[in-house]
Amino acid sequence: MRYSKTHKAETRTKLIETARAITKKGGFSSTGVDALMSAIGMTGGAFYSHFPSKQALFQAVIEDEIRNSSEMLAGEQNASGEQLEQCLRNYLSTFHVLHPEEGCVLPALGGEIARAEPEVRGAVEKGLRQVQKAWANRLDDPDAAWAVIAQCVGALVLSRAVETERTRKEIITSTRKAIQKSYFSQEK
Amino acid sequence: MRYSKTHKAETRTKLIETARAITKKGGFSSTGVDALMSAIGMTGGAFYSHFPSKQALFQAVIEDEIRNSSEMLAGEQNASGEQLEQCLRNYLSTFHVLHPEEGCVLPALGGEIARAEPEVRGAVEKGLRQVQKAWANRLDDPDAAWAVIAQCVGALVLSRAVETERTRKEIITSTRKAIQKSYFSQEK
DNA sequence: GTCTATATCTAGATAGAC
DNA sequence: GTCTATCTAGATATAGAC
Repeated sequence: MRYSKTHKAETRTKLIETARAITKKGGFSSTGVDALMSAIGMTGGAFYSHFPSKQALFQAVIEDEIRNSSEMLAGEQNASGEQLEQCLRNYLSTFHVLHPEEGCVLPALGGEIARAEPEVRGAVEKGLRQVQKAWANRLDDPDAAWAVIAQCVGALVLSRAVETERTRKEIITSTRKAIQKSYFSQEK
Repeated sequence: MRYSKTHKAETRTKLIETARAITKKGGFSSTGVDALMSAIGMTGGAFYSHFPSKQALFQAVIEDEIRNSSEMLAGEQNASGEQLEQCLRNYLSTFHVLHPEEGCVLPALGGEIARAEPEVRGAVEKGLRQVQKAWANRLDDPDAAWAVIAQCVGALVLSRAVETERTRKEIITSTRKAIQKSYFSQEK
């Protein structure tokens, strides 16, 4: 055979990996198949050996994103809550605001997920529930867990939606402080 | 003249008004000019008598959205904080989650705003600052004001990104409770 | 499995008639 | 100011050569 046994799987993986970054930065619907394929050094026609449609890629991208994020955010939490605080500092950072391609999928593609197929939202729901459950244990409060997740996602959306560097920073800094005050200071 | 003096202004207003609802529901970039014009009973060609480009419409839509929302959310706040609580109940409601076309522009088009021209984000920033300032007065805490705005926007994004009605409701209810507990219960 | 070439469709935008 | 017709460009997706 002209191509190795693992070649197809490798190409598929590389495509998804690259598409994750590109579409978080530029939007999914506004990015063409040709652009995605040429980013991995191939032409548009080859795409359909890997996915039956562009929409199928969207599902694969979101599932990969969610798997990745929820493992990172829900996994390996110790009882001290220190790792959760570190998580929040990373999430609510200027770097994250300025680099959607490396960051969480929800602030970047939340709008497109809302309009996607049920399977896509099912995957998102499953991942979110994992994170919420883990954080509920750390915070000892199921409501607070959802609220903190909402704050994180919302702060990123807001911070990216404003123009000046000053306001960008103000939003994430204030949100970080407010979470600290409400959930990490005196008690617990 | 074949058309009244106010005709053009009326058409423009109707176009923006309709585009606001349609694009919050279906996304801006994924909605065509023809669809927007036929929604007000006209054909695509007439669009360019009102806007030089589709992008110019986006700016007008966002500016209108922001003007509308920030007046509603920042204006007419009395000192008791009761109106703010009513605002939050409306924002964090199942109705709002299920009807993006009538709701806040940020959860719906936040991703597209992040990729838009600086003027668009400038308008968003100005409106957000108005709301933040008003809420900071009510809450007596500038950080808390940003945090509450972030929670509201984030909760809507999350709630619309999941599949089951149960989780949708859980997210907004938990967020509402957490805000109540952190900012409206004992003190103040 | 990937390429080139292409079919098909849709989108944004323009020209000229009314 | 709005219409129809059209240009142009870009998109998704397919066919056949290698």
